[in-house]
Amino acid sequence: MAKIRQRKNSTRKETIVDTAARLFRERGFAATSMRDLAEQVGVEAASLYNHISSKAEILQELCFKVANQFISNIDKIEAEDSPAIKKIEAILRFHIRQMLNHYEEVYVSDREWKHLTDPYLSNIRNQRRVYRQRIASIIEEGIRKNEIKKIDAPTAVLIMLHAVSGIESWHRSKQKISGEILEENMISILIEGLQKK
Amino acid sequence: MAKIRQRKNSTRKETIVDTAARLFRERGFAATSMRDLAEQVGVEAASLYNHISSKAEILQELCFKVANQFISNIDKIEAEDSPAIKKIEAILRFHIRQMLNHYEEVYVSDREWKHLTDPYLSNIRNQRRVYRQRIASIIEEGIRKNEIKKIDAPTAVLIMLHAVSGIESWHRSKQKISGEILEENMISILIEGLQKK
DNA sequence: GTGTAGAACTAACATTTGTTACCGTTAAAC
DNA sequence: GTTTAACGGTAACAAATGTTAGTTCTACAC
Repeated sequence: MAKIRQRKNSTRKETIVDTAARLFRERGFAATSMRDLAEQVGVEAASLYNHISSKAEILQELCFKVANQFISNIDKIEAEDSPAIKKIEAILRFHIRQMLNHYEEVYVSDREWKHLTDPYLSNIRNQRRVYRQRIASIIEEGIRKNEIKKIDAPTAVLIMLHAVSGIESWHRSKQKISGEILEENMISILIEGLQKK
Repeated sequence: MAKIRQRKNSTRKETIVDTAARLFRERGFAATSMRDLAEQVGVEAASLYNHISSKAEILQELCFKVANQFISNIDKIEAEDSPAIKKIEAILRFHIRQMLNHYEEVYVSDREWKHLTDPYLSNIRNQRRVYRQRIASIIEEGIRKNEIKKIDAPTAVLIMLHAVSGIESWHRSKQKISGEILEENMISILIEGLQKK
């Protein structure tokens, strides 16, 4: 009775993890109980454990899945032969699109990774540190080559990445502009600033 | 025995709320227990209730205190007779300084307000919506007066406010640049952009 | 010294939490 | 038709949670 509703092309486990991502975004990891999750999935709490091994595992899967996507992307971009400012723009556009298209996962992994436990916690901490460092290096290269103005690179990274997470407000807003227009606006503001030149 | 360590010029309640702010930032509201808080304060959990009425009340105090500061500030700035772009800069600088000087409170109230319960939840939701709307209006005024480039105002607000919350990373980083330099960098990037003109 | 108010303590409470053990049902494999 | 593995349910667990009741201590006013 009440089997997990299988969406086509997804295993039961994926259904659980996807639903968890939505709940973790809405309520936070700590404030979401396995019984909440079970209810949304349409099953008793204990039955979830036929598909996952713990609540913690769900968060781990979400965080590492998202982290891998961003790392693959920056691997690719770093290898390209283009101006640093274009690389930064490309990274920004990737972040924006990931937030547009995989909102729940990306948002949760960005906000809730602190609830991981070791060794996963240290692992993600490192990955995040290295990732930001790689972006900072591109910015510094851009400064040297006179493509980017002289600013503190870590500060620029911090602004970029956090600005993107503001897309959460866009998702929750009533009258949305289109995703494409949002992307162009964000790029325009971050690359060229607010002020009219 | 073990009376609450009173820092000068602060009541016991303030000590509790300040300590709670630190823990809520580090672990999140839901993941912080009253026993955790009591331990940090140096007291048994039950003793906290001589000074506060509930865990929820602590979060309420934090959120409304911070909200009031931002609203007072925008009241003042709106009343000034200066270019819209300068008003936006002033709002930004206020946000940056609040994040620098009252980090724990500001950060917590921005991240954890979702754990409020009605009527406080609806109240804060409204306040936040109205606040962002007021900033958007200033931006739109700036666009009309040709001080600010043509962009979607709500998107600009979203970037501004979220970028500022990135100061969290700065606080946690090892080798910090000074607060003043951070502020100038952030203003420079957001007002003028990353790209060299 | 005695009284009083504030503030700490101990003990306990009802819930909620993540999780396990165990059993029943179903649908496909043979 | 029988076997088997997948997957659902029920019941229960120990631990942790926010909070209350009642008691004891402490510091100051008189």
